[in-house]
Amino acid sequence: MQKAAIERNNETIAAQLTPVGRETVQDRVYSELRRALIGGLFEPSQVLTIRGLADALVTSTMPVREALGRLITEKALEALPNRSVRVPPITLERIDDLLRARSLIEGEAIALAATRMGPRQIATIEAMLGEWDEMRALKHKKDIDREATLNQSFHFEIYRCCGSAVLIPMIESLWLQSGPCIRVAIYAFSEAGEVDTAHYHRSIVAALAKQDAQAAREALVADISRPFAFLRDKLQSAAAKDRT
Amino acid sequence: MQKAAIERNNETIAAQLTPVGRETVQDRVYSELRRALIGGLFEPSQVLTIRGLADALVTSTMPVREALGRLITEKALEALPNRSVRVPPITLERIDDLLRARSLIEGEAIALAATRMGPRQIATIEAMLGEWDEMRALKHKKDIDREATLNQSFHFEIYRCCGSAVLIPMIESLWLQSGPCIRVAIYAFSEAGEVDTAHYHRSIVAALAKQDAQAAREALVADISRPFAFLRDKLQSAAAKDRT
DNA sequence: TCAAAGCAAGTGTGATCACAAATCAAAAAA
DNA sequence: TTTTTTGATTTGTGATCACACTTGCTTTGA
Repeated sequence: MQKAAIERNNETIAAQLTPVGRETVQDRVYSELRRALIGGLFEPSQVLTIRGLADALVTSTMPVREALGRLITEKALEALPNRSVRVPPITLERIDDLLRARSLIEGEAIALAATRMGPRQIATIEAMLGEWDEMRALKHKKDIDREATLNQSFHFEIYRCCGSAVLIPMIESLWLQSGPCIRVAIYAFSEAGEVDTAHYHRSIVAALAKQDAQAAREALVADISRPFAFLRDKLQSAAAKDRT
Repeated sequence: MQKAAIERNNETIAAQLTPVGRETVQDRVYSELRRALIGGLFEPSQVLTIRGLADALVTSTMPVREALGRLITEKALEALPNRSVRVPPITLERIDDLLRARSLIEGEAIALAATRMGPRQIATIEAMLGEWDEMRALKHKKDIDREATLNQSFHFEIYRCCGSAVLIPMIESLWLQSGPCIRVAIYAFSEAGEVDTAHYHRSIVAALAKQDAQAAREALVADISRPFAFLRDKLQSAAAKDRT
């Protein structure tokens, strides 16, 4: 009966090894497409083909078609009656609709998080704030991708603290849907002399540190409203010019 | 140049024919599984196999696996590390989580709908109320499925009026997730001498008729809270008995 | 010159097969 | 009797093929 010894030995080994995971090809394709979508690598109204993506990702069509199907059900992509799939086009109604939903749900999530975040979590997002400043000090132009990634990490680090396994996937779905839209705005921001984006994040952190749920919610809504409002104006003026 | 004549002839034909549609097998499988899930035909923690479902639905595995993938991404099903898929088990946290999310989002949807529903729409849901009474007067026992369906139609008829293409899919996802849970409660209700379910719906209709968004929201929350609260008590007492 | 028909390339969908991993049951060892 | 091992069956995953539909272009006819 050396079962205990064997068990102990296995545990020792397990402690040294890092899990290799068993991610399927489909999962990798799905993650990659998600990343591309949130990052705004695809343009609104762009049509995607299964074989095209399969070639680009160097796999067969099978994992791609399943990943596309999943993205369609969460409204990150759109199935046309022709059976082809495209990233949803931007419309004024859709912008307002997305902003309202995001304010509602992400606002609730941050309000919940405000009462649950400990000093440990606050420190984490404060560190991200510092990283942000650091990056902007260097003034790299092409760090727009990195900036977007950092922004995403900042928000989801907070949302993860809300303790709701139901809300978080919904928020992810909303980011997926608004990704292609807001990327347009982000680019425009970057060109038009960036307003102090970090300012909004700072007030979010301040509210969370005080455990002030209402203030956190308002600061968050102000933060996410900005690119949507910008995009809205841009679309409206474009429509006005179109009419002339 | 008899183009106009031909055109007119085609229109005449078109008026007589009903569109045949071009629904794929995958779509049918998906709809069928959705129906089963919302209707509570699957039990929580039940494991589903691709080939098993394919046999039951009399198709090949291909449409089933894609439908399952879609249901997993909207959290209606759960992918185990073993790669097998099951309907998510019920836990106390999950019940509270689902109720909170549903109150938040469906509450917002009905508040929006309250300002947008015309007399036409009000009449529609009032008619459903009547249908409900009629059904209960007959006192059929096995009409529990029909009752659930009617309940679903009632709610979504309202939600459709909220004018948000983003909120509605989220609500559908939430119903999908809570379907297997609340079915347990519904059955128990039906046995334990049904409380006046219709009463809650009547107060919803009354609030909507007055365009009172806040009252509508509160009435709705009261309505959907009921089965969740019931299920919560049941689970807690079961856990208490388990401890002894 | 222009519109309709016809053809060819491309695309999504479903079926089937091969393979690896998981599961379960019976047999062997302790 | 209990535990381990072994082997057979089941299951998910990915690849490939066949088919039907769409799309875009060319050709034909008025």
